[in-house]
Amino acid sequence: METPSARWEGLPSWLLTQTAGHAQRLVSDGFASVGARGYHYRLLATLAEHGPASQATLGRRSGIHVSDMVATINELADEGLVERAPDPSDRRRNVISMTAEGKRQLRRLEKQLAETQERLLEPLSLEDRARLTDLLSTLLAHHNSRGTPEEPWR
Amino acid sequence: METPSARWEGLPSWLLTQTAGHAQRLVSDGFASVGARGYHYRLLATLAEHGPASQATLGRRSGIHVSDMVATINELADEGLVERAPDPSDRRRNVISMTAEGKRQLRRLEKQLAETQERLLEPLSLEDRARLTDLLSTLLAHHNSRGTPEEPWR
DNA sequence: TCCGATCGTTGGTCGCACCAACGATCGTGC
DNA sequence: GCACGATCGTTGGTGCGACCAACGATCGGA
Repeated sequence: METPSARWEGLPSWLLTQTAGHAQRLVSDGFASVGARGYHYRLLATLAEHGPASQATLGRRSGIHVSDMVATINELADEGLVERAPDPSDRRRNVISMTAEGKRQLRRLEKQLAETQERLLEPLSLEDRARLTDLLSTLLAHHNSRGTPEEPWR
Repeated sequence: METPSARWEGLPSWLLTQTAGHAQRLVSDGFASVGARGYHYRLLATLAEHGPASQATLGRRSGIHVSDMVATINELADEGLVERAPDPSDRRRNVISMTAEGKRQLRRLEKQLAETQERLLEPLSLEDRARLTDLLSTLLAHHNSRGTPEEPWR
């Protein structure tokens, strides 16, 4: 941008979305350097945390929409990081599980992610980092709770 | 999400992008309630601040990519909020200016935006709001300066 | 057995950001 | 005076994240 002072540049919502844009860029560049993107990490991490599950369950656990889950699993399965097997006890379902290579990839992604946090917070002191995390957690909890208010009007 | 504690949920980059997601949603809902979106506000605000200009100049001032500028101006021109006139002194250029209705719309958008900031920061005290703004400004300035490093390696 | 719920899948939409290429026009150096 | 590089507007893409509607197949409870 040519002008360092536009009307909106001091607004909290602007500061937030712009800073988040930088964060997003750092994170996805980090993931891209290992040939992955955000959804890949989230799916692998979810599998590592709760073990194999159906696509619908993985969607609920990871916050990835079921329809995006299909593509994500396709991509990871093509790379041999994840396996899709029919669930014998319910023919509607697939059971998704991580391969050994998938676990290695997850370790790489987590390493990238840790380095990214460092780069992101670089100019802040430890105290400031804690303060920022606190403030953002407060904000996020607040808006998440008001999030999908479970049809509150019915 | 089903699980309240995924691996990544404490990461600063996650807190940042998620909170920013809420902010974005609040802002665009506010704009949408007046029939606009983010680019419309940014363009109108830029026009109000610096006056009429060519599309390329507006792009540099607002941070909106030239190619997106075309569509944005088309939309605003269709609504009669903005006018596109050939620049007599340079036949490559169009001069874009705001109409009276455009100014009214900008006032509506700014009102929406102010209300949105309030909703966004609702759970924070005034001190916390200032702290958050400071921390985000520091982070943003840091990453912006390292932003497009002006071919630093040449 | 029937009916509503769930599962996976396809093929869209939207917003923001960015890129390549093109013809038209401009302006500077020669 | 003219040729060439830069600039301008425009078109038609890309990517990512998030979400939606609809469909056939399957399941399970009444």
